[in-house]
Amino acid sequence: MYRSHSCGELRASDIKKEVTLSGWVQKTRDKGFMIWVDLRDRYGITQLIFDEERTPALIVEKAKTLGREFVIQIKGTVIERESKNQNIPTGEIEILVNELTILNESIVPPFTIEDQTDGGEDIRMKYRYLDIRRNPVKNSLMFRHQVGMQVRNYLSNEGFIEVETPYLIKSTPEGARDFVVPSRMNEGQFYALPQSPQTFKQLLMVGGMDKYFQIVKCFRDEDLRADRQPEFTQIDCEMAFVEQEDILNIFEGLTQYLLSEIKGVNIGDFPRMTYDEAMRTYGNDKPDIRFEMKFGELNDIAQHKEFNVFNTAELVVGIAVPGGASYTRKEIDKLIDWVKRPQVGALGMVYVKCNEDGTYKSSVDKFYDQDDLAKWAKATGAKAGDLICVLSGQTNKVRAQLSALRMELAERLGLRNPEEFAPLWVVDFPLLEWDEETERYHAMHHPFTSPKPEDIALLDTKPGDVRANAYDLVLNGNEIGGGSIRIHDKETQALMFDHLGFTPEEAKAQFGFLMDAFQYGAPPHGGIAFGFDRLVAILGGQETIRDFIAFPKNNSGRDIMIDAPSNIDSEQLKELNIKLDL
RNA sequence: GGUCUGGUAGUUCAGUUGGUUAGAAUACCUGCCUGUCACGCAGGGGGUCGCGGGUUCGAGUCCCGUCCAGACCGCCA
Repeated sequence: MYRSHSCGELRASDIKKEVTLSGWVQKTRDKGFMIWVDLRDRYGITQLIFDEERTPALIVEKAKTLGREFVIQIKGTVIERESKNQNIPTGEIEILVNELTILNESIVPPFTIEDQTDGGEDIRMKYRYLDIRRNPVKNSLMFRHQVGMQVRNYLSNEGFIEVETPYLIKSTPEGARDFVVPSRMNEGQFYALPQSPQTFKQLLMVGGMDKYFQIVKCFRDEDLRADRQPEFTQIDCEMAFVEQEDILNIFEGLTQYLLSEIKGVNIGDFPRMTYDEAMRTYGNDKPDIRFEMKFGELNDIAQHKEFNVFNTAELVVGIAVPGGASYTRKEIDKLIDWVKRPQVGALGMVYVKCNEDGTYKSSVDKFYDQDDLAKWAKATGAKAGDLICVLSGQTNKVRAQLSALRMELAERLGLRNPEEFAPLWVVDFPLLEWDEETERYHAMHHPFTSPKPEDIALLDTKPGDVRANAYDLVLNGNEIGGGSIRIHDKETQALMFDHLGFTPEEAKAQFGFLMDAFQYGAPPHGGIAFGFDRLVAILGGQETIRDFIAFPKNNSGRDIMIDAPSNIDSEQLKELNIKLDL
């Protein structure tokens, strides 16, 4: 038996018990006359004591050789500490050791295994197995487990069945780049790893599974971000015989349940906002509504003077920065530089200081009088003491730029409190999106999303105006879930493929199996998928999902611990009939 | 594909206008220490300043290239 108790378990009530513990040496404190060793495992830390007077001399000698991260097993007696430590749960007791076995030695670890480690990001990723020994990472992984358990609880209670779908599937040109896997048995052919189990869950609906979910890995060969990994986990759900309203209700319930069970936060009905409203009010389809700073469009009140920058702009729009009137000229100049960075891309910024005495001071006083500026203040909701920041230009670009500024300023002003949760539904997404590069429309969500029936007529005349039965769940400025009511008849699906520029032959080759299935009594259905990593990170109050993934990839999609991806030997390539052209 | 930031001891970082032997903290090693728990005290070892080239009497420092890491833009149906 390696252990009778864990290292986080023993209390004063266990005094005098004979125990066996195993774990890692966190730290030794050698005072000469006695040696203390902090023994650590997943459950906590228990202090061991080796004492010149009470411990056999051989054991004391052995204890002197212990180093950090040695794995040891001890037998001993639980005794009361002479000086207690109120900071840890086991702080009232210690173990007087009478047997010590070194199960495995450790070389000196490259960083300290402590909550506040001295190791930086990349060294911790290289030795991730050591990083996982640290409380912050260990707790994040345990937290992820808890969230997963609660998701399964909720959905299972609601009658959902978890069904696994295949990972080796078929590549399609729509959407993100696929990761592909060569098939040895089918010369020259490739599987693709799923970007999502989309078509399979729809086929499960045709199969009568009614309510499906899966916590499932998905793969997209696109560039990474702090909140984006090439392989990531979704809570993937689909339901038959439902309307949009049914889905919103069930998954609003799931989110409320998680917030309540995990965070102890009770939130009522989630606000709903159309895509149009979100874009107009926040410049963004995933608004962070923990704070105001809503967009005020100024075209009507700013385009009648001699200021050509505004007069020629498609959109003039501003936000009020709380307390911003006190910014110095230098600070405002830095803000202007910030919006002019290539990542934001604004050409300039107009500002108005709303002075405490009710007057306005702007960078465009030459063109606008106090009455004009008062109207701007009203439109942006600026109060005395605020700063109005105004950008202008092409609508989509300006919205993105001002949205970036809004988020940056909110961050600086401390308005993005990670312990506050403000979810909302964004609904009525456009069905199609114009792609400049390929000069054609592509599906904003995916090609299986159903158009709103009343908008179908617009497909031929104004495709960009057709709204979809599509919705996103947004939490604190992050898209954590998205879904739609799907198309469930062959004709509409064929119509969609046609509008997406597929020939009937291409549609048949790529999605024939789905169109075929639709001919056999496909029920009306729809679903949603949550980004599980992202959801866990946000509930855990973090921006980056890496801490919640046991073995994440780095910025370049590499696993620097196992050094992947890597070359494969020529025999493997030959077997797969693959020639590299490098 | 692009923009920005960084790369100096095991680790995290400092390093002035280009100027003597590149520092601190921590980790590590040795010794001491009768209740430690971020123990303390004394001592010690530890550097291809990412790599390559250039400017210069002289480069950690300036210039060019390159590699790596991170954040972001593009991309992510």
